[in-house]
Amino acid sequence: MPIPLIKLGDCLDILKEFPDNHIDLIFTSPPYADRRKTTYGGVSPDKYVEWFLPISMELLRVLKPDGTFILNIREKAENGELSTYVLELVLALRKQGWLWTEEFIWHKKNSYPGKWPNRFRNAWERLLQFNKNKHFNMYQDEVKIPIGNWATGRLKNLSETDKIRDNAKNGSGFGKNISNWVGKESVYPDNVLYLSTECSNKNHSAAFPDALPEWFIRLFTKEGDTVLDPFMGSGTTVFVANKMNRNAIGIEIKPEYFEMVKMGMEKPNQIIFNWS
Amino acid sequence: MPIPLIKLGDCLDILKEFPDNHIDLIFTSPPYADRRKTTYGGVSPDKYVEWFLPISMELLRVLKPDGTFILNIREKAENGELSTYVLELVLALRKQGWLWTEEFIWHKKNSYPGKWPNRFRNAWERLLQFNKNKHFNMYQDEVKIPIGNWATGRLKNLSETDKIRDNAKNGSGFGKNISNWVGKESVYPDNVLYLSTECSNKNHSAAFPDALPEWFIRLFTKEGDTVLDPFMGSGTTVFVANKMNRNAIGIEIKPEYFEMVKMGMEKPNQIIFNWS
DNA sequence: AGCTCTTATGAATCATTGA
DNA sequence: GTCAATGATTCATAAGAGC
Repeated sequence: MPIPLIKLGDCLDILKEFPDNHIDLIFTSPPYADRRKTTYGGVSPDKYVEWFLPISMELLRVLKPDGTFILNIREKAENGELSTYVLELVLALRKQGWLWTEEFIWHKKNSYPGKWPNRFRNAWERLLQFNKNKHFNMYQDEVKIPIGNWATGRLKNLSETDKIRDNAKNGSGFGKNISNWVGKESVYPDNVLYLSTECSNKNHSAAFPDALPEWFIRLFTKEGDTVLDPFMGSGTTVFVANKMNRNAIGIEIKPEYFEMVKMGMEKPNQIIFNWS
Repeated sequence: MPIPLIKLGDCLDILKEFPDNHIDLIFTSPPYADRRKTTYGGVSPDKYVEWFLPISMELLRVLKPDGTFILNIREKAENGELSTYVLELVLALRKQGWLWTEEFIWHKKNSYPGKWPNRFRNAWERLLQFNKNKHFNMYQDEVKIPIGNWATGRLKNLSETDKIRDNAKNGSGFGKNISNWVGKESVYPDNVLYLSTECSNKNHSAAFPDALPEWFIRLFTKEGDTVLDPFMGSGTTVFVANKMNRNAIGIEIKPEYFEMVKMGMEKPNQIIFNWS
C-alpha cells in the first residue's frame, strides 16, 4: 500500500512544485468564507474568488485531462442574506477553463439543530463537479447500491459504523458486502447523497464523514490512481484514499492539523486495514 | 372560498395591470432554458436572464414589502455541461433589489431511473427564496413536523445531565437541555424538502407535486392572503392556494393550459377535497 | 446476537448588548 | 453609526455500554 504524501504549507506555493497532468481526482472542502473569523482563519466573502482563482489555476494544471475536481462548499447566511461568493466562484472557474459538469447535493441526515426567526436549519451542502474535458473517467458501476437499500440516494451500506464494527469482530477487514454491490440486485444511485455528518476525525471544526470522499474516490478513480486534497484539514480525504489503495496527497497550511495527520499516519492500525 | 383569478397572456403584460404591494407570496416554476425547444416553448440559456429581469421587476413591484418570492428552478445539463443561467439570474436579481434569503432543496423521493455515460439521474431542484426586506412574514409553526422516533425512548428516562443545559465541548456555542423536549410532539423542519414527484396534474410537462407549493403557502401566508403564480402551467399553485383559502392569481401564456385550468375550476370536485 | 439505554456532538444564526 | 462580542435557541444520529 502506498504511503500518503502530506505537505505543510500554503497550497498555492506547494502546488507550483507539482508536475502537470498527474492527479486523477481532487476532492476538497476549502475554508468557507466568513466575516467573523472563527476556528479556521476565514477569508472574507468579497475576497473569496480572488483568493481562490490562483489556486484553482494550479489545480487545473496538475489535474489529468480525464480527471475530476470535486469542491465541497456551502455559502453561509449572514445578516439575513446568503452570500453570493459560491455562485461567483462557479462562474469564475468556468472562465478559467473548467467545465461545470454537475452539482451533487449532500443531504445531511442529522444536521445541527437550530431555528431562527427567518430561517430553518441548513441540512445540505453543495458538491460541485468540475472537469477539464467533456470526457472524463467515471466508474459508475463502483457506486451501485443494493436494490433493497435503495431509497433515493440513501447509502446505508457505506456507513462507517458497519465497516468498523465488522472490522473489529473478525479482523478480516470491512467491506463484506462490497462484492454484493456489483450484481444483478444493484442499481445506480442519483446525484443526492444522503449521509449523516458523523466523522472519525474529531479535532477539526469542519470534518466531513468518510463516506463522502469514499463515494467520489470510488466513482472517479481506480486503484493506483492519485487523489489530492489541497485543503487537507484533519485528513479525511487522505486517510480514505489511502485505505482504498489510491496514492494520496494532502496539503495543509496549519501546523496543528498537519501534525495531527502525520501522527495518525504513524499509527498503522488506524489507517491500514483491508479493503476488499 | 374565494374564486381564483386566472389570466391568459404574457405575464409581463398582465403584471403591469396589477397594483403595487398586494401579493403575499409568489410561487412559480418558470419555463427552464432549453436550446432544443421542447414542450414548453424554451427560452435560450444565454437570453434567459435578459428575458426574466423585466418580469421580476414587476414581481418586485407587486409583492408586499413583507412578502416572499419562491423560484423553483434547476439548470439542465447540455452538451455535457451545466448551464450557468440560474447562477447569473440570482446575481442579477440581487442587483435588481431582491435579497437572496435562502435556497431550499427539493430532494425528489422517486425520480425516474436512468443513467448516462457521464452522469447519474438528477434527484433535486432548487427553490430559491427572495425577499424585499430582511423582515418578512414567516409562519414557522405551520410547517412543524412530528418529532423523530428517537424521542419516544430518549425522553422516558432522563439522566442528571439531561436536566441541565449541557454545552458542547467544542466551543461552538451549541448546547442542549434535554428536559425541555419532554412533551414535545413536533419540531421545526430544515431546508430540504424530501417529497415524491407525484402530482395530480399529469398533462403538463413540468408539474410539481401539490405538497411543494402547499409547504411554502403554509409557511409564508395565512388564510385570506394572496398567492401569485405568473407561470401557471397546469395550475398546481392556483388550485392548492385556493384549497387553502388563499386568494389565488395565475397567469398563463399558452391557451391550452389556460383552458385546462379554467375547465378544472369549473369542476368543483376536482379542486375541493379534504385538506389534512 | 440483539436489544435498550446513555452520551456526545455536528462548517449555525440572529438579537441584544457593549465598545 | 458601526463593529464586535455574547447569549439564546435547537434535532437526530451513531458510538458504546449494559443486559
